[in-house]
Amino acid sequence: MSEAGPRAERRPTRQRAALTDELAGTAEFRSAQDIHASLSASGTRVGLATVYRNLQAMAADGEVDVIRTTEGEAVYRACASEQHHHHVVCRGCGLTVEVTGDAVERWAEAVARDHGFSQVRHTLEIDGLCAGCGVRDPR
Amino acid sequence: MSEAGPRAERRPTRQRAALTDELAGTAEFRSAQDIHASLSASGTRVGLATVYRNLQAMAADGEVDVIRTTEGEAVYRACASEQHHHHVVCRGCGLTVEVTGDAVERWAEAVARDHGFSQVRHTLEIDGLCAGCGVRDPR
DNA sequence: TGCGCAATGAGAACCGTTGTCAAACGCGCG
DNA sequence: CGCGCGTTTGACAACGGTTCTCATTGCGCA
Repeated sequence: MSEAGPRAERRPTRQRAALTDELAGTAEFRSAQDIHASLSASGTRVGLATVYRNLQAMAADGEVDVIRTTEGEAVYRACASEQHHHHVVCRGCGLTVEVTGDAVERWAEAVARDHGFSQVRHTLEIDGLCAGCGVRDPR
Repeated sequence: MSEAGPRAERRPTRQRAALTDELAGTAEFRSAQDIHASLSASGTRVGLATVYRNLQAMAADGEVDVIRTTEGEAVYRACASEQHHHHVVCRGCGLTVEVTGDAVERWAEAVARDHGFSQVRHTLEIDGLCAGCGVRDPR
């Protein structure tokens, strides 16, 4: 499956550093555009294309997590843990919690193999309303 | 969990019927564009916007499954089963198998609640190489 | 300090998807 | 059986996120 791959030595640049800092500053998933806007706002001029490029590269190297919102937009976040994990995201405020679940990992693997699949991967995202949001928005 | 909603009576039309037939004809996930092209090819003239609209409506009513490819494109497929389920998709040929896993459902629910979340939903997709594809493409 | 090449930036290009709005059509009614 | 109304359609413009292009910048190394 070739992921979390060869940390091809990327040349350190001011832009990449700024991006890393920005990501380190928040715990929530953010879109590339959002991150770019945030950087610009704080006076750090970085091209949008650069943000996308770096984000992709970092994601490929496993430095950041990427998930797709239901609308198809990609959102990124610095990994809190190196190991494989999943997220529980609040639909109301974006609060994110990382969770691991060996049971699930094994289950997915087993189910896939039962059907003759190999090189198994999986994506699992859980979302709901966090304690705070759940009270008011019974959407 | 508030999905598979109110089958608001939709007016039967030639286009919708064609779309349903087309979906019934294949077992794999296909993009709206692909389906549209296929219909056009078989002489059935249907507007692209109509395909999108109906696909969305059907998805909202739980008549079809929708998942996002890693590239962010939405792909649809007629549900084989009415109940909640997940998919194991072959990265090589697109072969899809539906699976259910109560254990996982419960796990996701439990984990989310442990963190104070309510109104929990989840998405879980598994992919790998099916028996046929796994042999040759060790990619 | 000078070079070579990766990285960057600005903007155009892409592409899937959604919105617009007039025309077409299904349906219930008279 | 024809009519009118409201839904659905279709062609196409508009959108929004992401990627590409290509000239310019600036690391890293000799």
